[in-house]
Amino acid sequence: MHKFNLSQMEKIKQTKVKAMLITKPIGSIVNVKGWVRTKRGNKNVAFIALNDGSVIHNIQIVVDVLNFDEETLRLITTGSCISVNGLLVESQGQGQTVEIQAKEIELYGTADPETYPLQKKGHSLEFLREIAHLRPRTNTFGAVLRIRHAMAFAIHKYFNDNGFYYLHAPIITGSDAEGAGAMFRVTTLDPKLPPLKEDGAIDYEQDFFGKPTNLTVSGQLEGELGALALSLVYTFGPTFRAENSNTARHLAEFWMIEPEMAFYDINDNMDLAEDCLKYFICYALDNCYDDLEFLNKMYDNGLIERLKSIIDNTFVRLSYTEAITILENSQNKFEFPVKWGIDLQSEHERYLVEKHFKKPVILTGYPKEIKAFYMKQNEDGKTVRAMDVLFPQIGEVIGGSQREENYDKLYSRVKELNIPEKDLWWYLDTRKYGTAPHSGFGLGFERLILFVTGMGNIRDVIPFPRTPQNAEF
RNA sequence: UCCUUCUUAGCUCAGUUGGUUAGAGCAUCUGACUGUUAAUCAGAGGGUCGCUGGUUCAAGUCCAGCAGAGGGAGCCA
Repeated sequence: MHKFNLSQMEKIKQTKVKAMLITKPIGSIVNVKGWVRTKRGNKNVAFIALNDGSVIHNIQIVVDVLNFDEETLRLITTGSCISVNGLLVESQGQGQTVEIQAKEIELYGTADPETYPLQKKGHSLEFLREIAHLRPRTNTFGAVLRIRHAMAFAIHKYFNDNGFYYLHAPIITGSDAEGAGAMFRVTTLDPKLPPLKEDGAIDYEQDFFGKPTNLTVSGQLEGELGALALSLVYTFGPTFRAENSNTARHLAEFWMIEPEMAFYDINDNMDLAEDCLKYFICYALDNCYDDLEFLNKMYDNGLIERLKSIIDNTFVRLSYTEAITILENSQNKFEFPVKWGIDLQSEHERYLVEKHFKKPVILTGYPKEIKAFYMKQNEDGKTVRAMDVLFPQIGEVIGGSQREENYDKLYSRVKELNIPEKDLWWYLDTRKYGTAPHSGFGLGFERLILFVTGMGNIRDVIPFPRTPQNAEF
């Protein structure tokens, strides 16, 4: 009856725990494989909580100790990996509906309890960041990673279902003109002995691409090229910013979704932003409820309520000028004084979203001086058709605009801001040949995940975060 | 990068005005228990108090520098 020789263990098709837990206990022999969360019991019976990551719940393995080799059972500890053949039965205990009466157990890998860092007990998120190679095995990170996957899938589904084409913008870029922040240099030159020109400067003509190149800070400009051919496109890929930012909302490597739409004005752009955000949150509630319930219970009692309120409420749409008036008339003491023309600080954005309106806000019509060169200029000569979508807790989740499609107006901004024209000739060409009104925005994927999971730190919603002074794992 | 708080056992933390042998809970190990739910009960082991230097008869405790982490801010998504 009891066997431990690998070759003797009967081959039975594996069932994922997720499916197992909703299978009727008709007394069939099943196989599950996974990692041990806890083992408890006495001389006669042992209970193993087994998890394979397919779902947040564990399946309970009941082991009749007398039928198994003592040494093998001793090695089944928290963190070890096993395969179990057994009988799926109705559970005699409370807390689960089905359980598996073990017939055969194969031990794939032990985990020395003296050194295995994950305990049955909860750990701080800071500690788990130091063992990011093992934290996917925790309930919290299992939940976050499953939700992250579901959100990535929902994004592709939403855009595909709405007639968008997925455009792959390049990761390596030769233009430094996006203006979205400091960049990471990409080079194959020897850092100790780079080839030099006669004047002592580094000779990038000898570099791999024949010119200085960097990792992308945005796929937007290429996205516009796609939109002015396919009408509706979106990019979804990694993005890199070499800023020395050390906050709970910033990563050096993050993922961004950038839809770009021909024939959309700023209002169409806002409609799309609001609709897609609601769709994503709705998708999470419909498909990740177990994981959300866990996070709601363990980290953030208001999470599910807050997600539902996003779906139920119309986002407030407000001009920058109106926002300034509200802030000026508020009794709130701000650290940074409010005046038309300033860039809004996070205390201002939080006041609008969390105190004044208590729902998401889309701000438009910013002063052109504080926004990027490519944004469409309004008739007033002072403002541009920018839009920022502000969410409670996390602030700016989307930044976008209608784009300036008029060649002369765009060109004059390029000149005014001393942007190197030679790097942008191809971008300017789109306004020369068959230009069209168009719009787009950037949605920070991790910021969306922050909001959907209720996690407080962006380092906890990406498997292996890259931040200043940290590229471990 | 700036402001601020922190760093003591594997983890989470306590440690008084500087004072003699640095504690707790959990985890681990050993034992008990015939169905447990982060099992329970009893016992045991486990420490270069982040690093370097200084003040002092005496430093986990005070001072300086460095490193790392948390929170806030800026930059942004």
